[in-house]
Amino acid sequence: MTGADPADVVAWIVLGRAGGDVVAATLDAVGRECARETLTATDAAAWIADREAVDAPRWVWSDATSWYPGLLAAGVRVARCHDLRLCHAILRDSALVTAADELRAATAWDVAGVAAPEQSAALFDLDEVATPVGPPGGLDAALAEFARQRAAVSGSSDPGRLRLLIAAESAGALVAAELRAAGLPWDAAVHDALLTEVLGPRRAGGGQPAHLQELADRVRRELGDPAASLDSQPKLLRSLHRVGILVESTSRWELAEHEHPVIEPLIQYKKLSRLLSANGWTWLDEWVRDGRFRPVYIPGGVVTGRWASSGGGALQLPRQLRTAVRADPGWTLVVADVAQLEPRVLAAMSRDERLADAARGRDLYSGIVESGTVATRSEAKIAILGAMYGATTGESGRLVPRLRRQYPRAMALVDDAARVGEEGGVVTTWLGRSSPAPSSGWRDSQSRATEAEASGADETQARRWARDRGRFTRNFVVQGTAAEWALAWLADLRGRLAALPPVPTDAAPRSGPVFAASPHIAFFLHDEIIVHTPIALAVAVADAVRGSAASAGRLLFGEFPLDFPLDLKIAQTADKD
DNA sequence: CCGAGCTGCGCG
DNA sequence: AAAGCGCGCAGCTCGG
Repeated sequence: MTGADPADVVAWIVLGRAGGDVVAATLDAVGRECARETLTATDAAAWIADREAVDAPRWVWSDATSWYPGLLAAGVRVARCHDLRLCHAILRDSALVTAADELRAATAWDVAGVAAPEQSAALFDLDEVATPVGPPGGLDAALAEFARQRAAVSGSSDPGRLRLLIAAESAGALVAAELRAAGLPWDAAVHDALLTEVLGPRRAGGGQPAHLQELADRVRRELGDPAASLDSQPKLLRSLHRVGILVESTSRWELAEHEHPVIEPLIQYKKLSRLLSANGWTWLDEWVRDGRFRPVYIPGGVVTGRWASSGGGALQLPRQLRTAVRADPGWTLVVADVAQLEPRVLAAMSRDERLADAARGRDLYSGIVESGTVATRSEAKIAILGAMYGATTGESGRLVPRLRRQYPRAMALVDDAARVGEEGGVVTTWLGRSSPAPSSGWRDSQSRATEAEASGADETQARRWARDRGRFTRNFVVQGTAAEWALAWLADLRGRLAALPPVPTDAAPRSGPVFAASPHIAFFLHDEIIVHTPIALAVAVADAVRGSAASAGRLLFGEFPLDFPLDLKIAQTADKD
């Protein structure tokens, strides 16, 4: 291969299903099909592994969710893919795409994220193919959609950014499948011991554990009602009113404002009750198998581009339980999160050099204090969060105007996003993901309010909905761009980890055939990554994690002078200090 | 009996 | 303390 003739370069291999077979079309660098093969389900994995090693193509498939788990189970990892389902959703709505009519017409690709099917040894199992909610699985459908997407990108107002975005989104889809395949190392014994210590021993037959029972008894005593119901909000509210605690809700913050002997045990009861129902023994039995927690991640599951999760509550693991995250023997964890990701992203995308100055090389909130904008770190934090979320009242609302004076560029960016949203417009992230258009109900409300016979109630509702939407679009640009930064971080790190030498070990086969001897990402949560690695590679992994964060910043924001510092530790457990 | 909607709370 | 954004889940209530 000379590399001079684009026909010699394998750029993409598009996969589709036909009955129980896999059909693969090889495309050259200009998108011409130059070969097509049909493979039986049994042969497909080995063929894909071979082409991956020889050509390193970008694999184009309907979605990683339906293709990649089977490959991973068969021991095959791919470096790059193009996830048609996820990219369709981005390009269809992106304001950078100038001609989206054909994409919008291809409604068969408008399918939401679906949970990954259980990994099965039978690769490309027919039952999985029959998934009713998935995107089209045939090769012709994939080729046609891929052509539409390539045309949409090359004809867009900024092909470079969109190419970054769809590559990052697709890499995220690979990572999500790999996260589930490898799992988060979880020590059920540590979890069980923690539950027993906090709640009391597990009761057979579903009875309440002892400590919870004692708290419930104390609460009922203080309420003077041995039959009081603590788990029904309306009933508990009435019980509280009877003893003179005139709360409007039973939420913790409101209860805490009252002085009464029932308050302390009630709040404690709610805390323990929550632990039991959300992450108690039932959760442990259901979600932790063979030393791994394998949640279902849904890339692109949130409108802003953040991931969602389904089942297991992966994105809501209480900090309290992080002590149960334990590396395998001979392995360790590299735990890293980005300090103040969203305000840093805001500084970079608005090119606000003063905010970047406050952030560079230090805690961003302390930097704001040193600039004299506000007096304390906690004020700086409240002000920044208020600016990004659109706070109008309280301490946050009072502090935001000071930021507006000190950081006019950053504030103008979020203020503009809010104004556009209030007016019914669409806003777009740094790389080109656009917010959804307003619903018909929203538009009706706005137009009704401008009519001559509009009632006061019409106007009030329209104004409130407009402001609600403004806060959403205000936050969308920042949260969405932060999600893009995080995807770039993940994607770059994934590549660096794959380049590290495997360490022969018999310690972690539970991580599956691909990752049993190699460092791998084991957890991802918006701005945090946990890598599970053989101890011998921990320092190299830590370097990779830092290096990929720096790369992500450059990839998105070029040479804009801003860093993305990490809080990073190497430890057997993931708990915070 | 099932499902939608509400409340409260975990995470970023 | 919440407030101002984005989520998922458990448990309850209530209507069909």
